Amino acid sequence: MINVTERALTDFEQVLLGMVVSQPRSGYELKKLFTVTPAAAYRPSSGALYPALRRLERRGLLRVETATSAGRRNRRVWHPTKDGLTEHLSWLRQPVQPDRIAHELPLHLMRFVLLEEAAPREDVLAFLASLIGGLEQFVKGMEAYADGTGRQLPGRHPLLALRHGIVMHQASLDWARATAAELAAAPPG
Amino acid sequence: MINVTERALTDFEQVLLGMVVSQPRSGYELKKLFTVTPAAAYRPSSGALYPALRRLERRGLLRVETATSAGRRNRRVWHPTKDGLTEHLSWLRQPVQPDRIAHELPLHLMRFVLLEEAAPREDVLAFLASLIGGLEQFVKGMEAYADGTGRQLPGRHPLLALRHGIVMHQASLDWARATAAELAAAPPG
DNA sequence: CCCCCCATGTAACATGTTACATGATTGA
DNA sequence: TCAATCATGTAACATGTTACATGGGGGG
Repeated sequence: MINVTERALTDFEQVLLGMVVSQPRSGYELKKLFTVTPAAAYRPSSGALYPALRRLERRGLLRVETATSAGRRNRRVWHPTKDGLTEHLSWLRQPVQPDRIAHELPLHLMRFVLLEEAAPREDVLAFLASLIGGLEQFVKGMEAYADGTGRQLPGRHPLLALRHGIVMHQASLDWARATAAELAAAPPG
Repeated sequence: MINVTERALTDFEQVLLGMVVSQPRSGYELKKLFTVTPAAAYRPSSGALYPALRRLERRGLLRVETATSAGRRNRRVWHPTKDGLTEHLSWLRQPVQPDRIAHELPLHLMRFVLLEEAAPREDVLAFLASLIGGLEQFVKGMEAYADGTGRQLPGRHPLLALRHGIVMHQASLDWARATAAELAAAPPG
């Protein structure tokens, strides 16, 4: 909608945009946000972060305000534009693609976190339902492959590795079901 | 050892090298290998694959033989050199780094598969022991964070997402323990 | 005849990492 | 004074994706 001729935003750009939507922040704050959690999956370098923010600005999804504060170097605080908010909400609402679930699971968890503040509970439950469906399909597909073609694989390790994928995603599925039940039952935040 | 001044091989290059060590193959065969498994995590493009093979050749880790076959376009079949084999074995034996485990788990599973043919059982068990130790540390660290700092996170979703990471890696840990026990007990392949 | 599979590769482009540059303030 | 933290950024370089080029063979 926003601009059809432009390429799609990268995952990293979508996450940055979401963090700014959740709260206006400077590049430095964003950088630290990735560092906080133990074993943060990705810590963007300056050379990745600052150009990405500029790209989002050039597309009209972010705007920047220079914040002066006594005795400090100026911070450049990024805010979402109306188009930025629209784009982010559209990304948050995209259904889970079952065939990409192994690759995108960390991203889906990021979406789950960002959904809490940006969208109503019904969107959160719709997301979890989509995630549950995708994981079910994925696990079933892996099990079918393991019981069929997988048994012809040479040696023992390939099948054992396949089982690893199954048990991990089964654990993810269990989590998603329990979480959906919990959120559906809990009083609204 | 092989050449200190060169950069370290990328993960992708290590995996390619390992696949060639396991059996000499052409670029096209390697490309298909990534496609076989359901929901293959990564499918390299030609533009990634062929240059990577050339880089490995330039480093003296691979050599190529042109295989002619009646009525077919010539295939270029890659073989490991002595240095290539050494490098691969060294990679296979590297211990698991607990702080990178979330990021590198799929790679470790790849190593587990490649270890079966390339190294004796004691190396496989050493690898699994290292993986188990890393996962234990990782899970404990995540749990400590969740019970400490994590409780101060705003909203419910961040903590729920943290729990997702914990249950997934706990499932991985369970798998590693069961697999180590199974392989230690089973007759040698 | 056309399309698909085999099989290898290049060119343009976007993005990422590493390392460096810059500059102010706080605390030992 | 020196180091660390705050804070933003660039330059060189390597790598990846997308799309295209090339060319032979088999099947409908």
